Amino acid sequence: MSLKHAIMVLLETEAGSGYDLLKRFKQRLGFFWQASHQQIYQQLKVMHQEGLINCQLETQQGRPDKKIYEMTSAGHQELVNWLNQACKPQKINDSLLVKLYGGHLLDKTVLLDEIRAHKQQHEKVLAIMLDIEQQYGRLDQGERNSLVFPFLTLRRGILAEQAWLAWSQEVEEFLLV
Amino acid sequence: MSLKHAIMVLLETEAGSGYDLLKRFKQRLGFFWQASHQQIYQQLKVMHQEGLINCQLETQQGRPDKKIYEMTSAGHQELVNWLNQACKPQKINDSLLVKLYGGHLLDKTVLLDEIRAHKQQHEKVLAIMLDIEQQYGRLDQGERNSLVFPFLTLRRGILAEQAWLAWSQEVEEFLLV
DNA sequence: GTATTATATGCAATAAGTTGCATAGGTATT
DNA sequence: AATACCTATGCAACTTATTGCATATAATAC
Repeated sequence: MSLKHAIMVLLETEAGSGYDLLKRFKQRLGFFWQASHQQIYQQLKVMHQEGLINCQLETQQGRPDKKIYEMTSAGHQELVNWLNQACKPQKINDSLLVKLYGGHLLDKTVLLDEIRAHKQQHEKVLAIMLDIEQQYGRLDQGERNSLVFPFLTLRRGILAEQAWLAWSQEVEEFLLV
Repeated sequence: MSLKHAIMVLLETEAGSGYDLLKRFKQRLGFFWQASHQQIYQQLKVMHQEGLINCQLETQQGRPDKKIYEMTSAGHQELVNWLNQACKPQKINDSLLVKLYGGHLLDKTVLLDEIRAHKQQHEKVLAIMLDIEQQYGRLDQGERNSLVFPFLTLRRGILAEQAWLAWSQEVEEFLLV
């Protein structure tokens, strides 16, 4: 299981609460790792029991109290071990392609709508990514250096979105003939 | 859940056993839908109970008996309903990118090895796909027409693999500097 | 001869993920 | 004044997927 390790990658640089992690997931790993709040809170509980992370209660006024989690050395060790192991190939389960595979059972216009919605979604995400890439370009050398790895993952996102768009285009053209 | 629907897409054109379906998954949907034999057998059992498919026992000599499943009209209806509904966005959980995000915690050579293995894997898959594309090109018009939808999914595979390769190249070059 | 792959199905236990519900004050918008 | 979103956490039930085991014959490769 790697949700555990994804959490640790995010906790490693800075301690935080479940809610913080939820936001970090959305902002930083959201393009290639998705986790719901229930999943995160459950995992944090388990990881705490396993001694991978520590927990301190932070009481707040006017807001709900926080549980701030931070890595333990055991957690750090486990993370480094995981990072050093080859990761197994990504599991892909893409229902759009299953649907398209059975496209002969469907009205062409329905398919076309679906493909167009799909294309729009990817255009939107690509625009966001390109914007982040621009921001990265405007940083000074030192900042860029500290963000190279996140930047490389962003590049993956951009190339992946562009590939989706190119394909959507092909399919759309085919469906219009 | 869509394993159910993926199975129905494969059963719709031709009845078959769990074992047949396992092979069809590997050959036809394997690039974008992965399912283990346990998953398939369990689902078939459930789908049979739900009346989406019928089952006939085929006794064999020298080989284990088969259970041949075929779509019922209820199953067909359910499949068409599903196909007509917009599918929810694909969930991506890619541990390689999580690892790369935390790349500062790792030795560069370890990362480089991982990226190279990743690249090789995608080169291999791309070669297979390009080969299938060639075969498709050599078919006559009628056959090509009956396979356009599978062909479009193959195109997706090809573009996706090429995107992975372009990215791997970028990352490799970066790691070598 | 031996080892592997292919054929064919399945159970049981565990792990992981989803869905729905629940709480509760603060801030911002209309 | 009402609505919606943000902060912050969690339980419980359910569904889905994984891992490990189990069986048994035939064909093919080395």
